[in-house]
Amino acid sequence: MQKEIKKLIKDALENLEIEVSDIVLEHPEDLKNGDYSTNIALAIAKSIKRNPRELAEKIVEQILRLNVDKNIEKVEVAGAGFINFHLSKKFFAKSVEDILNTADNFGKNDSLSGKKIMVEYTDPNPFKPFHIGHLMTNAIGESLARTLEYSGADIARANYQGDVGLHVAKAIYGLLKDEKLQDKTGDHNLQSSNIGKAYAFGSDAYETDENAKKEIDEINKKVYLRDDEKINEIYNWGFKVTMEAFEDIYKILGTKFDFYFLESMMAGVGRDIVKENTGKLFEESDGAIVFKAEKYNEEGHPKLHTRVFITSQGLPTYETKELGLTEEKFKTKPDMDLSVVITANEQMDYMRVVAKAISILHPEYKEKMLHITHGMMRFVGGKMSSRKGNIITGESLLNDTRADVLGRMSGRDFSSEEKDKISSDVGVSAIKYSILKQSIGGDIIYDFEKSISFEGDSGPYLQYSYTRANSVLEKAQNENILPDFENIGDEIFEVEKMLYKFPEVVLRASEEYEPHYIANYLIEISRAFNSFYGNTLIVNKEDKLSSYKVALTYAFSFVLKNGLHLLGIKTPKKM
RNA sequence: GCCCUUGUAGUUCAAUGGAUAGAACGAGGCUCUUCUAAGGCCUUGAUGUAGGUUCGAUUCCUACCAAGGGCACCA
Repeated sequence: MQKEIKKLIKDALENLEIEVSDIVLEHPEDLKNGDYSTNIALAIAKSIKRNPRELAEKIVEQILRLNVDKNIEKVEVAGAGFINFHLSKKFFAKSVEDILNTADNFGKNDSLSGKKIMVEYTDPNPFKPFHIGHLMTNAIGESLARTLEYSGADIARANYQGDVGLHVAKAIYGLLKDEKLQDKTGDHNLQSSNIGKAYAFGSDAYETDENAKKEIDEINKKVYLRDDEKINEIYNWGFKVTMEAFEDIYKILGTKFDFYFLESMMAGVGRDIVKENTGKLFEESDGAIVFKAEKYNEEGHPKLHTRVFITSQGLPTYETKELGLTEEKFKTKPDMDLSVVITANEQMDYMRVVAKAISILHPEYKEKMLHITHGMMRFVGGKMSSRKGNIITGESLLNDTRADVLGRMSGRDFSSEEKDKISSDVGVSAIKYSILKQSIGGDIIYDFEKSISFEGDSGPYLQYSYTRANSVLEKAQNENILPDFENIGDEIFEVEKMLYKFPEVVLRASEEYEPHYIANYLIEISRAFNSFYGNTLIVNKEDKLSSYKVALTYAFSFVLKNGLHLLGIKTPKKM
């Protein structure tokens, strides 16, 4: 439709002997101003010395002369010289029919068709709890991965995990000090949570107890060298159960990773690269090997600074491991077009330095790396503790939220399995929506009560809208009212005016790596649908238009389902 | 000190350089003999400061103010 209208404007301008290269056509924010709008008269009025409003009138005159398209109902001049196009009921009915025919595929585009993209996200560390930041990165990463998939990309999901380092030694120290925490009788979640406690204990001891610090440093070396049988045994067990516990969380969240990269494997790869290039790209400084990135500062780009790649102790830093990781990723998928990494904002500056080093070593990777950063999650009230009094981890937030939803469903007539499943899906949706409803760069002020209040602007509101549509459709089936486009009537509902825009929203979210466009769109269209639902009896044998209204409901349910999928949110049929 | 991010209703967030700056929460009122009231309808309020570019700036540029993050052997 956009193309047709642009062509129409272009032809109209040609008739007036005006030439323009680019015509901007947009959806006005307010539906009163039509379905499409162009500012062309405003844009060119000055250069050809004409009054914009008069010029707009002339253009509309030409458009009306040319237009034989039944999809456009009305063209008018408004405001300072905007030309607004109102589409016809016929167009909207046709778009509803298209959605029904496309169904689960509605919203897809081929802008990234054939592109191979790896997205790395989540990155929790074995031996440490799955914290809020991991939850956040996961929600964003999964949504971006799905959105890029909708644009036709071939996505590989990757997870990068710190399987060595001080945090492991701290946990093992805690496990050695309190052997009860090594109890293996419970399931892996219980065992993993004990390891989390051991980590907290060791972490605290490291800060406050000089002897503990020495001991932990000693353990750290042994973990690295793998030369202590007892420690190896604890390590192998701890690694296994914490990784298994993460898998349970991924399952609840709806993520399935294709690749796992371990930090211990990257250290060697990265160190070889640094060593090979020392004296060239890297240089020695105070016993360490560093990259003086400020030498490569460019005008108009963020300023870079020096970073240590190999410490004076000879140990590779995070930067070196990241170097190795990038190398490994491209080795794993040699024909990869883009490697996306998602982390918190705090990693932005040194990732830029690392990216600079890589792009000098591998100019061919330069345009194939993308680092996306997000803000932090902060809690209203400042108390970072969950209901049980512990520090809020990603896991505790997830469990508390699910439990709350379950409580809310107490009066409902569902089996306990159904309740478990639904409360889990709704709880995940409450959290994910809170994260994805705003643009990803900024911090999120998380209000636990609000996220599960389910009013207005929330994931459960969207899911609830879906179940309502679903109930309508069930009833329609029972009464044998099938979608039909014979009688469409004259009235144009607000929800109709929004449905056909879904693919454009998906494309924009995909191009800008911003899932919140989808979240905002879904809220708006759900509101429009709920309003339609509240004011109209959809399934009604007495109503000639009922079949079309059922079709409209089907179209809405497809759009909502596909949109929620892109946010990584499940759509229960009932709740 | 330098660099990055962000400043919008009381609060939490929107707004490809466009029209009367949108929602939600909060507050107040109405609403189930209708397909799930976790809903709908109505009322109420904002662009940090000072300049600049533009027909037009919340958006772009400059300075200032404020918040968060980063700046060599942690990740």
